Amino acid sequence: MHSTPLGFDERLPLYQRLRDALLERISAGEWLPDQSIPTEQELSNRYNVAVGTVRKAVDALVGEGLLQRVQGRGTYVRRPDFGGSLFRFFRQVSASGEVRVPQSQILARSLETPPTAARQALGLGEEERCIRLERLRLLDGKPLFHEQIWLPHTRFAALLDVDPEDFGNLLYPFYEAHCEQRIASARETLTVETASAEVAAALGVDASSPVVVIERIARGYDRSPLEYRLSRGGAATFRYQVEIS
Amino acid sequence: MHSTPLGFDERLPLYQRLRDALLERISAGEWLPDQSIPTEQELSNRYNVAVGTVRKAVDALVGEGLLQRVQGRGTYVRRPDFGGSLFRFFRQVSASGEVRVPQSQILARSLETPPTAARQALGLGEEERCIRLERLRLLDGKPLFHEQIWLPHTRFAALLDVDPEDFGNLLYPFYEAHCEQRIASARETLTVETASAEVAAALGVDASSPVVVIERIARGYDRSPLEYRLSRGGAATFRYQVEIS
DNA sequence: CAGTGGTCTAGACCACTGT
DNA sequence: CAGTGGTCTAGACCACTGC
Repeated sequence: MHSTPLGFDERLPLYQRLRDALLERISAGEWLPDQSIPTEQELSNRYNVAVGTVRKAVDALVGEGLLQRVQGRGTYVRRPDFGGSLFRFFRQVSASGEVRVPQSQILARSLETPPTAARQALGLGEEERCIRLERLRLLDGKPLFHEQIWLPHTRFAALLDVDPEDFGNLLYPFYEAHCEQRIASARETLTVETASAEVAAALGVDASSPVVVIERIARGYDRSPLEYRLSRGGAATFRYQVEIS
Repeated sequence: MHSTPLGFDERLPLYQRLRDALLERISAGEWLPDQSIPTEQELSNRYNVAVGTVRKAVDALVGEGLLQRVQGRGTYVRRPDFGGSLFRFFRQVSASGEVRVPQSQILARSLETPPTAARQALGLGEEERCIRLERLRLLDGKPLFHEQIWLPHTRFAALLDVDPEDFGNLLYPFYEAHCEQRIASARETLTVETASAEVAAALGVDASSPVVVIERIARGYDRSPLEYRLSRGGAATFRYQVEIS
């Protein structure tokens, strides 16, 4: 039975180094989303640490939302759900309160030089090009928000071969299926502006009425930026809540 | 040496019941903010559980932000800082990035029947009255946001005896000093509206320009609502960021 | 130096899942 | 039933704090 040494910084506690080692293997795609990782017992043997230490390392990753324990079955790589996303807070006026995925309508797709904000967010060079998507998201036929999306051409070239009609309502499973790019986390930034004529028309609101802008930078498991997205929706339907302490 | 029994629900794990017991003592004011709680050893003896179990209970409360460990010194009741509050995201255009507390200016104070939203948020009866404060918060003399605050008269009567000039920039230490009411947590809800004439004048923005409204319900350690607050600031200076995964 | 929390181990028993 | 994670215990040693 081999025992894999935990390299990294010797000064860090064991469970931290183990956590890093596990994260490494998730990032590398060795364990894919929805798959189970080895038993605590196995990991304990493999890395030659006590089960309690394995538990603490796994606890850390569970806390970070990367793993998920299931009593009696095992520990799984969690497929990130973006339920906490700011998008969720556009009031989808359904009285029932159930979560409904809005429909998508691709308005445009092109290969072009990205604007500076997108280029910097994605960490691209001056010369690199992006696939740009423009889409409208609707609920019950009514426009909810308007999106512009930039993706590095190098990673997402395969998207150019797909008929825009065939893009699903959810893009991330789509990226995974066609481009083997898996989104693990994101940062969203909320601001407010007044609607431009174009956006007002797309959303069906008055020109120069307030609009909520959500800028999203989505990253892979190795934290490299994969997608830059700008979404705009009518401010009247937006309501966001936080707990603080 | 006595051992205090952990009542509560027998079905819950020990560390959960211990966590509840500790929370009880914090809520009751037995251990005040910035004070240290007993040693893990002491708690282990007192409640007749292993130190590891005490650690897990304390870990839970640390995770909830109620306790704070200090290596080599002890574990302390944390004074909640509202650094995560939405207020923080009104861009205080200081290039340096340091946190600056805006100045406060009390515009009005009165004893009155609260509006329905405030009454319901505070869980008051139809007949109960509130102390209402209106204040302006400024940075470098420029208005940042406008606030209306409702406090149950029964708990905060002492505030009526204080000269409005003597209200500090921070209200919560003030509540604690004069009314023995300690704020432990809060819920904030963000919406966007267009400025009324009054608000526009107070903030120095154009009438009907977009305004961010933050509604806050602040609670004590026993989670009973203590304060209802409505704050409004110009949307142009607002920028909020979240991490999701 | 004594006392605190931080790390790590080892092992017992329980509760739940799937077969 | 065997196998998984969940709880709980007991004790060793370390790192940091304050006197």
